[in-house]
Amino acid sequence: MQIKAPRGTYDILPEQSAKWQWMEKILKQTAYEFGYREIRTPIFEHTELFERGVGETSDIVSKEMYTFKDKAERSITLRPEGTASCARAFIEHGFYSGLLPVKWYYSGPMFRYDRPQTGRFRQFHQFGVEAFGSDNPFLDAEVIILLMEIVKLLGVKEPELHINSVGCPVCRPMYRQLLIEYLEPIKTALCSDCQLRYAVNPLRVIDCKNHSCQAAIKEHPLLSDSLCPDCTLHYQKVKSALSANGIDFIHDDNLVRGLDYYTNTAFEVHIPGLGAQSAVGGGGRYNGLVKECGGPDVPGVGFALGMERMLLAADLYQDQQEPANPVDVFIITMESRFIDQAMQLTTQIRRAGISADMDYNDRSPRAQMKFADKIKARLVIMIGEEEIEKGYYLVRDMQTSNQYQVDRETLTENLPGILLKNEED
RNA sequence: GUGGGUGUAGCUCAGUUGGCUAGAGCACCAGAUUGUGGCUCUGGGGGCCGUGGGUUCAAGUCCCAUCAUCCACCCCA
Repeated sequence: MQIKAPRGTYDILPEQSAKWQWMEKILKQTAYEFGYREIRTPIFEHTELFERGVGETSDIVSKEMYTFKDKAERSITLRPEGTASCARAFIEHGFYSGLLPVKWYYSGPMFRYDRPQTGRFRQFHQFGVEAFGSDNPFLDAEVIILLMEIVKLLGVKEPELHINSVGCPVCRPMYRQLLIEYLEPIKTALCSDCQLRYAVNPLRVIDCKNHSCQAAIKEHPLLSDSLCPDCTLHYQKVKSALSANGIDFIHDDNLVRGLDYYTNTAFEVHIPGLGAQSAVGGGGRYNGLVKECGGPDVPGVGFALGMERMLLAADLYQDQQEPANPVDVFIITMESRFIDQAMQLTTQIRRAGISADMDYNDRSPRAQMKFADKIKARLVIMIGEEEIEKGYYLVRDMQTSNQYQVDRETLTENLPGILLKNEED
């Protein structure tokens, strides 16, 4: 049987990679402008990092990780997300005793053993930022503004920003208790998943998409009514900072992050029309994470965005110009015995910083022309007996079909000018 | 993990109630055009019909299994 890419993985072919490069450039440049610098962490880590950093009760850890034993029997896991690795690196290199906050961005493949679907893969790519070492609500706002700026620059017209506050270790347990008391009498009306959630992580019952559950809990107590004064103030400052910077948002009581080290701000960006997996990016504040991973009690905030989903979203608003990647110059030989000169000329042009290619399949001049046309070469240079003898090469502009005899000695230095003229046409 | 749809050429797909050597368009290669692309015409190469079993005189077509893929649930990015 033919070997195919494993389930949930795929190839990004050259035709597509131009689009990826376009997106990656915007991502990195925008994060850079916001003061974030790149960090590259390993693609696999000790399994324990994710168990502690993501949370053992989460779906990610309990059923979606690519975990294996290495040859020395260490339990290794292909990273399912990027935040835990950043927290680990932050602690490992002692950044907590240096200049704070530290602001990092990362980009790369993540792995989750999920069932593939529109916008969902087993190897997928995330871009994310993390800011460690400040509890200032304006930093929450900065992270959100950065995400929204990126979404806008990628051409997505109507993103929906949902935000909420999930409280802190002071007020959330109180709310949790309130919720348990509310759910207890009606728990038999909940779906089987929610009955499990009720026992393990009752906050997650709130964002169940099941209609009967939503109906059953319609009157549930709201987290926003139970926030302590500090958390209320923090949330208000985030919201007013967003408004002051022209960011629209929807307060969403049902947006929750159940784990203990998530605190205060939680947010998600949805793109209507993306299919079931409409969340293109999400994040929040995680003041308990660094401590959970074995470091000091340092706050943090960040987001991650799904690059595949982001490209899907950008495709919905296709006023982006398709990035073409033609070759500048194609060298043709009129007889195959001139291939030696063709290669030397190609090398010379490439060394001048101009993209150039030639025929390696011993094609007829006509077939070489066809080839040059198909790869959208802008100029063709022809080498034949007459050219060799008389010391010039024939340069053909493929758009206008004009041909020039250009002296062999000055050809390379004249090419940029000819290409520029070609661009103007 | 659960449910539904789909698997025929590199790609998009046709293929009748089971019946001759499995087709089209696009793409690729060559020629028409002996030193010149796009248009046109002619020819050519390409198929374990996803895989394995079964029913039948006969299976691309029917049945079962399996794998892959798509969509949804779940969850998340």
